[in-house]
Amino acid sequence: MSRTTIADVAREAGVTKATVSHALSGNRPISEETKAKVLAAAEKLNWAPSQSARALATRRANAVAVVLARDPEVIANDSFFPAFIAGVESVLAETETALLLQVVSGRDAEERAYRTLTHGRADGALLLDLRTDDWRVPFLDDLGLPTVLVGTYDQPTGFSCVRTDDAAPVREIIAHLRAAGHERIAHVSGPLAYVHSKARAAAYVEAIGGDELLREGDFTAASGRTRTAELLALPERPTAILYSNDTMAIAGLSYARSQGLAIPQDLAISGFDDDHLSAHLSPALTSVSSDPAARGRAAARLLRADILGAQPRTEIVDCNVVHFRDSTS
Amino acid sequence: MSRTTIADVAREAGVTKATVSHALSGNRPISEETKAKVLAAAEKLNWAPSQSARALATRRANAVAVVLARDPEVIANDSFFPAFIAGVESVLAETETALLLQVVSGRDAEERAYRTLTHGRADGALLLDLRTDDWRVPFLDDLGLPTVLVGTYDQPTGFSCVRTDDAAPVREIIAHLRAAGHERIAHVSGPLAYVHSKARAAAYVEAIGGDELLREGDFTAASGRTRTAELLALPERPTAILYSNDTMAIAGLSYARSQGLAIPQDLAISGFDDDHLSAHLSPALTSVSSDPAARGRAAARLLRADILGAQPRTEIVDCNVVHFRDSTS
DNA sequence: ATGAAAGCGCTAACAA
DNA sequence: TTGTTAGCGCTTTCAT
Repeated sequence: MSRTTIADVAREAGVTKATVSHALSGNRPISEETKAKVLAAAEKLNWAPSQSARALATRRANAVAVVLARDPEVIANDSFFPAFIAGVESVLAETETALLLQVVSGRDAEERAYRTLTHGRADGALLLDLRTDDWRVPFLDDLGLPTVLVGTYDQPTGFSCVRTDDAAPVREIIAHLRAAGHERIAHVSGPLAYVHSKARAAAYVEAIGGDELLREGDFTAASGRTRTAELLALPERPTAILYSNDTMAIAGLSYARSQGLAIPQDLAISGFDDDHLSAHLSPALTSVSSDPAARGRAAARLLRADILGAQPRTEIVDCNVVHFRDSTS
Repeated sequence: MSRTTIADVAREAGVTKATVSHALSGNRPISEETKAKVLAAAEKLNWAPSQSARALATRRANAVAVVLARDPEVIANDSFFPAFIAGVESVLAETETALLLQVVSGRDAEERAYRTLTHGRADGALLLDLRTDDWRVPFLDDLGLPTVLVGTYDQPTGFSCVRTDDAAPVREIIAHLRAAGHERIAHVSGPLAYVHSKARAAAYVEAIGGDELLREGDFTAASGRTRTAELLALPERPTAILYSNDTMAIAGLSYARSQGLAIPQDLAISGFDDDHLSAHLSPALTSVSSDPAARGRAAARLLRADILGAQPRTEIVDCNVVHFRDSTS
């Protein structure tokens, strides 16, 4: 690898290591002439600074981490994550910051992961899949690791936060369904331990005025099917179901059809997250897109600012758009 | 953060830094007694070795990288990637190796990314989305960065490789369709620059004996729709279409229906990669699952071995399974 | 505007 | 089995 070091470049350019360092970082005035010499030498020797040496000297890893504590199945089900990461990356790339990804299972593993990160691996972290009373929030606060919360967190924290309004699209869909004459509207939520699931469910309950037709799913197709079956077995079955993700919605749609119901005539269905396939189904699925890449970009920018010592801020990325498609009309 | 260093722990335990280091790494015999003292001191001071200092001293970053050169849209479309990463992680976690993710666009950016990685950021890389005559293969060879190729590469290289047999499932689907009486079977491929797309297309051409009904798509829904429209407009339209991913298959299915065709009676359709939604569509989509997590695990293991200096090996992970569902029967 | 030298926190010879 | 001593390759005071 990089067998050539800054010393080689310094020698080649006829200057000292300090000059080479500053010529590249711009941390102090350098004459155009020597700067050119240094750059030429670096180019000639094909040299680039060693990230690990730099990290040690500056006490900065130039890397941030995303720790994912999810079941493998849920990871594969998720259309949010890849696009989110792409957004994060696009911002990190500007400052040559690396993205560390860690998939862990179990609280112990997750704690260990954060501990290791803190010790010279990463300068900050992005926290996804927030839960109510999430232990990670105080834990990371304790560690002193700059962190950005992605998702609406319901308690005061000293962390920066990227929020979206999960309630608005729920209200919008319900209003739409009501206008179309629906009176028994059900909701299959995600795990209520997640703040975003909870926020959507709460918006539903408030709009409907009750939770009689609320069922808790877990974002998997299996739960979409089961909860739908329960709802359809009710004496007075719902005429519309609003799901908290597309996977459950499609599983539900599929089940309803198997029971002889026509979509949307007998049962209107809407999803959430707007999976890339949803617009192409028959009927096309009504869903809510949320521009995960934009949220990724916002989160990365906030984290960068935090690392540089800025005051924590909450940024609202309001990019939820309801796409009304055939499954609700 | 880690304001406490190995020196503090050494003092606390009444030994030297070297002893502390070895007590943790096990790199030389340590008496149980001192080892216990060291561990206790480390625990008490809540100390863990700094990864950046360690990286500098050992010339090993304890990290491997995945560089993704893809359009954002294709990333979001892809059901392979998240599961693959989860598999990679499960193996890396065993050795506390971090995963660096880099999403780049453009060859320049990708070259820069690899250069930076080589300079103390990562010990190795996983190469995805291989293309025929991929410039990255000789480039990485040049850089001397241990690399594992994920996907069937068609040229001899000095790199380890995780292969799958893309041809077998194609043959199996075609045989199945023929047995059901289909004679005009079409194929909508992915970009033929990708080795896996090409391998599938080649298997198709060989089984069919011609490429009259072969169309090149790009894995997006839009291309699935367009290519399908072309095929259905043919004087003698195909009675079955085999797509190289599920996104295109579903877009095609949707289009065919809009033209009044019944699936599978008028047109049989099969996909590839078995998106998590595919089994839940109506009709359920015939597709090929490929256990991305298993491939991720294999790739990570090979890379680890490479980094430790093992001979490059090619491992065949044969996990392609065709799921025949309603869309083909 | 540049040079000299002291670390950053760890590992790894080399000794004992 | 343990201690001593150099580095790893960079950044960053402090001088000049």
